[in-house]
Amino acid sequence: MSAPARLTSKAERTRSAILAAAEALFAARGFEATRLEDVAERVGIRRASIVYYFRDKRELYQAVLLDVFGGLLVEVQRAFQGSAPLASRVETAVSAWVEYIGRRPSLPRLLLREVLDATGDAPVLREQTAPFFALAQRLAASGPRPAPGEPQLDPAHLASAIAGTSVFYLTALPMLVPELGAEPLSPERLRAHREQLLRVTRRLLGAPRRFDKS
Amino acid sequence: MSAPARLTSKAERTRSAILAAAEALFAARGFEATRLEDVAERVGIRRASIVYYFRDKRELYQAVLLDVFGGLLVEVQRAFQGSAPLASRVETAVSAWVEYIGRRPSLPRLLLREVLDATGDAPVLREQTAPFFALAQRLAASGPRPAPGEPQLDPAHLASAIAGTSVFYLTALPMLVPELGAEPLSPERLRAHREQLLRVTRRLLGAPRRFDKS
DNA sequence: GTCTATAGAGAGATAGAC
DNA sequence: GTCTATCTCTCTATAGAC
Repeated sequence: MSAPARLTSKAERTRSAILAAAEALFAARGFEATRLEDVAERVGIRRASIVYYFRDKRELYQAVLLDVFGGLLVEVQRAFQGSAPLASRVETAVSAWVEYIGRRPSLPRLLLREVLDATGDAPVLREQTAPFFALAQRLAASGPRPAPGEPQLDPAHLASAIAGTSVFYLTALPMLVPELGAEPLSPERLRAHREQLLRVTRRLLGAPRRFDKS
Repeated sequence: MSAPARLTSKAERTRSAILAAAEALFAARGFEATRLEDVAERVGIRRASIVYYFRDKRELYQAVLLDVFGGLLVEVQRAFQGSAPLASRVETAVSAWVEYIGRRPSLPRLLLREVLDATGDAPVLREQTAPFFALAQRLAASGPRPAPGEPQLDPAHLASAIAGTSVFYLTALPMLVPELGAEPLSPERLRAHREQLLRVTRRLLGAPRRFDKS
């Protein structure tokens, strides 16, 4: 009898380990400053072995992006499904965003780095974020006014405010204000961030309307 | 008679030109990916000549940061002076922020890059941004509530929301949504951004109170 | 002040053994 | 699949002439 079949072969596990190590290092240091040597060391293999799984550094980087942002897109879109009022589905989607970051803490840094470094076209990122912007357009068009007579935000600023608040808080604050504690992703802190981000969202969209639900 | 005295010597002009070229390239590509060769080429000199003005690449980078962020700090603090109500001084300061970026468009990118790349301590950035955070604490403590009973945002999120909205919009949107036009810093666009950012600020702080002014 | 020339250190990619 | 060995290129920093 052969040994019990593994759900993941050794090769698959090595590949995953390389992806995970690369994700952490690309997020921490950026594409240029990340050394394949260091990725290999984290995995416990030699640099040349990475080539067996990924043709070159660029391909490894693209695979990391696809993995991280693909997962985000799936989860946030799922959270947005349903027949609840628009405003409450937005809140569910914002919560899903924060929870996903709890599981993939490299996301905010990878997002900002990719945005900064993308030269010309960044196919992965653009594909994966276009749906969010489309959503912002719906919201800006159909959302409630925060106060009578006050003009609504334009879609680009609405989307920038929600995403920008979150990524800036998670990325910049630990560095700019170390008194807050350098570890910004404890479960309590994450929960607090979700609450604050929901408040920001509500104030920018206007108070949630209950008229068609409760 | 000697030639008319110049306000700026040739050396000073060369130094400024190096700083300006380095600022643009560090913002566009980041510290690691910027080649001193390219900086020199923009100035019209040879790479080795940079060393006459700046000991090494790191020192040049620090000089750029000090120049850009030092100027910002001065202007925003000046805008915040005066005896007007807190909320309206905040709006003046936000306007000064946007106008400064109009003159130094590399600022949002440099800020995000420095935040991402800073290892351990980033003295320049922390010094220059601490006053902004202190301001956010005053606002969160003393500002009006957006609605009766609704809890205020915490200072870290308030600051992240204002700064994050602005830098994310200016940096990410041109890349994520090219339909908006890849040139995000025309005067009209900048004016629009200032208005949108002021709306965000007002909604997060609560409607501006007029009771002690008009 | 600015240049040419070169030293020296990495780092990515490749060839081929096991 | 993973390794060792090596090739090659790029970039910073330095030395020293003009």
